[in-house]
Amino acid sequence: MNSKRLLDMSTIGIRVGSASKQAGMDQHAKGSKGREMGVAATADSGVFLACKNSSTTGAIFYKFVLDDGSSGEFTSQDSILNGNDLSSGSEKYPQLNKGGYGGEADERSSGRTDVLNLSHTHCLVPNGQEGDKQMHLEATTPLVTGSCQTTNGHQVPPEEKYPHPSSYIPVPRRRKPSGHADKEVMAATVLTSLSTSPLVLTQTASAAVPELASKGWKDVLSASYSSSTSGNWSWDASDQSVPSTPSPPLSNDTSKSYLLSSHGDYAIEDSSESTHFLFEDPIPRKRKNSMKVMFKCLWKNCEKVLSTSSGIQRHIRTFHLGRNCESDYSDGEEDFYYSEIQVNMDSLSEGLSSLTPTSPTTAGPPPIFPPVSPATCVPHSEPSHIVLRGPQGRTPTLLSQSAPSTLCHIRTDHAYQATDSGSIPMCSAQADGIEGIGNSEGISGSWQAPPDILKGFPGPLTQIRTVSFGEKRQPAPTTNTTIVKTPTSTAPLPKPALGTRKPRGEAKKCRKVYGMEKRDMWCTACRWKKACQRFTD
DNA sequence: TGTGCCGGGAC
DNA sequence: GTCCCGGCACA
Repeated sequence: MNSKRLLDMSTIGIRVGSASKQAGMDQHAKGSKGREMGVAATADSGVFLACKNSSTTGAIFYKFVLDDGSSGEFTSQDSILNGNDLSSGSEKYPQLNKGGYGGEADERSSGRTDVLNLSHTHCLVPNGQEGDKQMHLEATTPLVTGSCQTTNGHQVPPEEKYPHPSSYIPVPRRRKPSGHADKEVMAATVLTSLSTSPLVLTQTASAAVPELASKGWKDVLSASYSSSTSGNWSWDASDQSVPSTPSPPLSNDTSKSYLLSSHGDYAIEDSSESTHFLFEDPIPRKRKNSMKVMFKCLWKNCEKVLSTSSGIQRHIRTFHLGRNCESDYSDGEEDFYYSEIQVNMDSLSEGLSSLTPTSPTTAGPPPIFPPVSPATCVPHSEPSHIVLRGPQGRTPTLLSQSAPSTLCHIRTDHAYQATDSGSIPMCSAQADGIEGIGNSEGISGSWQAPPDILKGFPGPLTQIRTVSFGEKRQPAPTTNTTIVKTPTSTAPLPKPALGTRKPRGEAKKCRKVYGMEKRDMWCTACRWKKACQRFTD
């Protein structure tokens, strides 16, 4: 009972422990006006329940089927609420406010309909079956009551019938419930267990949530997120509170285990989705302390940067010393031809992510930044730099063939540079052979860092910008040819790069065109002292 | 010195 | 996100 959540659902079927029926029902029935949907309990076995709200009557209808096959249904207007004080639930049962269930939700919910005006149907069917994962019911849809046949023989009026699969709960019927009290207990218990079911939460969140209720649900769900140890949290990624403490995908959480064991393929699929979510976070988050030591080749006209010392040594041996790259023999000479540099991987990733259609922070192998062949645009003295070598350092990969166009194509996405078409050469020197960062030694990942970037330290490598051919750029420093291994600790931080600045455009800008007196006529960028968007070069 | 605009702060 | 401005580099 440590996690009580309001759930965004109008129809739910689930098994709950019979042991908790009575308690759950008490809580539900006595203290939950407007909160009928969320009573906590453990999910063991015993009853399936479907609950729906009626948009026409405002009543909540519950249908349940016991393990023994008996079934029944009731509404919030009769059986479930009869004889109960519905207005003081939270006072009577303060525990209902724990875990963001009662209090917080109640503050947002002015009434029952806030919580229950839901429209999507969810029906979990254990034993590997699933009636209908997500069925959508319009708010105006007549009440769904499943078979509509209660154990009391009460036939739901035809207008309330709805032959929806979600109401189908395949449990054998063998025993009748003792009465309304039992029903209420079961219903509350079911709702309780639902609040702890990650699967339900997942389905709830991923389904088409009615606007009225989604916000409240999200809030409550996110508030109680930390109390759950597993689950597939795939709803709105903008909810920043959710990913803060992501749960391990392979938790031993009992409810998860239950779901995994009882839902078969669906559970597996769900698990994979969870993994997908956790490891393919659509929103790349900043990593802390992400400085990475890179190794830069100091050979003249070669500014290759590799992520590993062995890689740079191999590079030097292979391309500069003319030795067999596969040979591990080293006399230490190559140590003089490279230096260590520190690279802010965050900024580098950000910069490069804008150059590639898919974010490098996504899951999968370490990011390999495709090289851009300088030969495709400008002559280059060392075409070998453009080859993305395989683990053996020899075989060019497909990336090396397809990357250049990609890299050049998306280079226009920067906000203030988007309109600056004149400064978007298809291959600038910055694209000079980025071959990979952060990859292991298995792949001889390397990237030819743009001189601007390397000169542009100490700052993070966010200066991956468009540079036009006509831009004045700092000539390659002759110190690069110095055969000196520069320790990182003693290497003086170079001044911010000169020439990284965007070249001043030839066209008149808003200031010149309109003058200071007509500043309101300037483009926004000019007003903000940004690169003019109106008069681009 | 005027201008363009980057980087960063305030909101 | 918008809005503003300090400060730098360039003409």
